[in-house]
Amino acid sequence: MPESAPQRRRSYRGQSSDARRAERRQLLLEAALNLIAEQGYSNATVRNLCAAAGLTERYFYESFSNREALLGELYQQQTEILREAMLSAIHRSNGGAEQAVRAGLQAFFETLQNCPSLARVILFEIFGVSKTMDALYYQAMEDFAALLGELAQVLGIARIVPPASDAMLYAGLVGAAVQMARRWVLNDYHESP
Amino acid sequence: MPESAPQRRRSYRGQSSDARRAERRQLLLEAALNLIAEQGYSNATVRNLCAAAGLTERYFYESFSNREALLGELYQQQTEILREAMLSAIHRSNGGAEQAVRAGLQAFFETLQNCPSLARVILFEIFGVSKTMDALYYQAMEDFAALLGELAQVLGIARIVPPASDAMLYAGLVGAAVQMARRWVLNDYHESP
DNA sequence: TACATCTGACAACACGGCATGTCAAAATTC
DNA sequence: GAATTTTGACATGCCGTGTTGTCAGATGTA
Repeated sequence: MPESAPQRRRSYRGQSSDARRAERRQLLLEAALNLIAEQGYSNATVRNLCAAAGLTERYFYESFSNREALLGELYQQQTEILREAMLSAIHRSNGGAEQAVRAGLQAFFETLQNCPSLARVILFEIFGVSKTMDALYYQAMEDFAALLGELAQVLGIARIVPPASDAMLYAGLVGAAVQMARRWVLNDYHESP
Repeated sequence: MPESAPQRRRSYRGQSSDARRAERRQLLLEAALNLIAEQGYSNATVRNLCAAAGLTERYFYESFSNREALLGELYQQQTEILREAMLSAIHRSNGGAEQAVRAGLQAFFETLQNCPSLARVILFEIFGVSKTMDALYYQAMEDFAALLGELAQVLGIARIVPPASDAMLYAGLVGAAVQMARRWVLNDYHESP
């Protein structure tokens, strides 16, 4: 019964074991963001990812159970950044409803412009990776649409149409914004909306 | 120099060589449409495609140089069907500008509803396959937006905003329609727009 | 110094895909 | 009937990927 594994964690380079793990994880996420943005998802293999992060393949499976898990985490991380930027801008705007919407949209486009890698991953590279990732994308679209709905309610924008089709309307608005953003990015950020 | 290949084409089952080739090609395209719609693009391997078409792999490369060529052709074929349906509906409508737009949109959604496979391929399965396919998709979006622009001009809808951002506006409209269509399909065609 | 853990480079394995090649049997023409 | 093309089933080569394993050496602790 050689089950005597003591498992004592040791500190290396002045950092605890957990800190090193977390650092490696973060390195992988950043490498994924840049690699996918520059070379597309198909080139973001486990080997390339680890090479870009300056790590070994073994460390990949230390932090993520598989390649999809990494991309999923990356996508949700980047989506959250965008959402936060928009929410923050909306809260900062202290005008009426129109001002709030304008502030949110401006934050949306500004973030995409300031973080081109974020834009590429969120707007382009996420598709067709797998059923799971696609589901994540459509969920994010729904979330943004729901956000829009809440916003409209809070701002007291009266709606005449029945609420059932409201969700469809908001989905359409989100789709419009996304498509315009895609066009904008593809045209090298000419002609801002 | 055994270059004496006579290359005489022979008729089989009452059909000429070219006719058989064309039929096999069509079989492959139809198989691809159904297979991709049902099992997704990733499952549409050359083997599965040929099996679904009831053909051998050798015949695949007789009609298409590779797998991507098949999908490209399929996408353009299906896009053309949708575009034709919309144009035809618009031409049939003999009312004003609003009536024309309504007719076009109705044809858009009706076609998607009547041809679920077309909808799946065009709206969902096309993404992330390759750079080439993505380019095809964005080109198609541009084409639809341009169509919208022409339509607006022909119908004499006066625009106040400068024409430079018109393209962006139309892109946004197309994006909205597409996103609404996606939502519609995902929700099993409830609540028509 | 002695020992345990951590690290990184790389090998090994299994799997699946694309693309091409082989070959006997069926169908057709002469 | 004989020759030849067409067909279909299958095999093969090659490559890339995900994932796990090996192992010597670096870096820490006692």
